[in-house]
Amino acid sequence: MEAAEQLSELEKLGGKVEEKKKVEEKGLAELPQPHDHVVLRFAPNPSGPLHIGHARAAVLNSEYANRYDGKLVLRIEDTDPRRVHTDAYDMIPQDLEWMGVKCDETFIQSDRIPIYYEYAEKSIKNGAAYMCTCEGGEFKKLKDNSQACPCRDLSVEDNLQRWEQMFDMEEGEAVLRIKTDINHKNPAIRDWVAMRVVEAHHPRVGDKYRIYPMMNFSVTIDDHLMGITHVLRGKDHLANSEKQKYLYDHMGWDVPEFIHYGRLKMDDVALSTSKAREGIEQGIYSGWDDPRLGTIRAIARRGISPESIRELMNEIGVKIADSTISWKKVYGLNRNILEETANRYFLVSNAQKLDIVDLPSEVKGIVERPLHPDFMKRGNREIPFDGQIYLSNDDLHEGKILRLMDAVNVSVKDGAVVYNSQTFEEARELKAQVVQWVPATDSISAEVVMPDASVIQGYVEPACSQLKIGEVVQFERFGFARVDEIGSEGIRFYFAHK
RNA sequence: GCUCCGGUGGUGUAGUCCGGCCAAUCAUUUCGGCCUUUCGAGCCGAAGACUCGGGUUCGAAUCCCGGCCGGAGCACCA
Repeated sequence: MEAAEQLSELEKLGGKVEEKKKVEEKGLAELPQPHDHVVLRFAPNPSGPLHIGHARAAVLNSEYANRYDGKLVLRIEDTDPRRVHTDAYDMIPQDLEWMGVKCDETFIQSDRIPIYYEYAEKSIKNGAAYMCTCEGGEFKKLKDNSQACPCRDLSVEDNLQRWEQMFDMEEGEAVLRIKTDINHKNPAIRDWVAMRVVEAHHPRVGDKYRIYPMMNFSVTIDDHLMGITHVLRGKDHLANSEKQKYLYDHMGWDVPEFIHYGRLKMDDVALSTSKAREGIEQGIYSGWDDPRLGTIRAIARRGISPESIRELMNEIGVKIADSTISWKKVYGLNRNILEETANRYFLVSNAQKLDIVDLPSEVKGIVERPLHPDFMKRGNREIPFDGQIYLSNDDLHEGKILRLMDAVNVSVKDGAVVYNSQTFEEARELKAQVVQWVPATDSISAEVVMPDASVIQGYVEPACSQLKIGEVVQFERFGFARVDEIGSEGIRFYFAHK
């Protein structure tokens, strides 16, 4: 029986149809338990500039903060002195600004060490934590067998005393542990480390401290103190979320909603921040914004718009399954934006200087061509045409007829170009290929840095002298490119995509 | 190895909780055609997916079991 028949049959018998499921709103999924005052945070560690993976966390947090009219906190997590790179403290806010991510407050964890000490002491006093002086390997052995170490049963007084002593201990001598469940089926969750001695110079707070909190400890304390209601993090933090719940429980605090998303890969770029840093130091990459890197600044330099990145992240959302972003997707989204904003110009790459043979003088003059074919109101560019031009070798095929856009038709003969006719109608009849050109005299020398860092040389039309750095243009038949640098010798562009 | 988690077109997503309106959404992509003095855009059309095998059920992308594949974690990093 068909579903419809069944339905009518059911109705005849007096049964009732089940209620419809609630209709979800399109786009980004709703947060679980959306309170009136959601507070989210973006909490990177300062290892370098932000990359595409950070963009997901940053954008999504920001989107949710906007949607619920909540708050977004930026917290820089620099509690491992050995993994701090000072350049990151400035680069992170810059990258966020570019993405349009606005943070209501900013905290740096190395400013908050005394707070963590205070809570370390509190957790000892309420029996949540204990000082452990076991050797690491020894502890692991016990832990893996669900065995408590001897330190676990020491009194609060003893632990307090050992905590005081810790300030004079050497690295590795003792740690503060949070009690969880020694029988927890996942050994990774059992009695995790909260504080440890680090004898290293902290690039930001120097040698002021010798005891630093572990990420799980400082994060929990801060998330609570800062009133974070929803924690968006990668699924690599799945076990950490579970560890942290024990501390919330010990302290009697409300546990925020944890939301874990999967890993994000970018096809082609698989470079970690540390690998990128190495490459930069070795001179393989020109810098953090080398077009081959997956950093936000590299993407920005290539003329990818922040809007398209935001759109992309919204579309990907917070699924826990991993996803691979293709550049094609990014380009597609970006093209939708650039298509309207970018003005059109001529670029001739692989240029050949030519003097059109037998050109009648009456066809010479100023050629006008719209800045944007769909927005004529923007006006025209003016291109002087006197018969001396650059054409791309890629277009010069012996025997072919070319239509120089808005100028004349020429035939390619023996490596030279000969005047053929003037009108576009004639070009059409001749099935001429329509090509862009630039004048030989006033054109500006240009180079275009491609996504693989190779460089294409060429010339752009004189009107490009009006361009400003950061502007993205479309070179007809060539693709979109961003103005990167304007020098006395010429202009450098970064290629975005077709 | 242990613990946990995933698997919808080339890619990204919706749908999975609460089985039927799903011969599966949208975007990007690719391919045709039209249009266009850009190889861009636009318009029209098309292509392309529920990991596999069992089970439950009148009915399974959706529930159950198993396999396969993939991922994460198993630090005195974050």
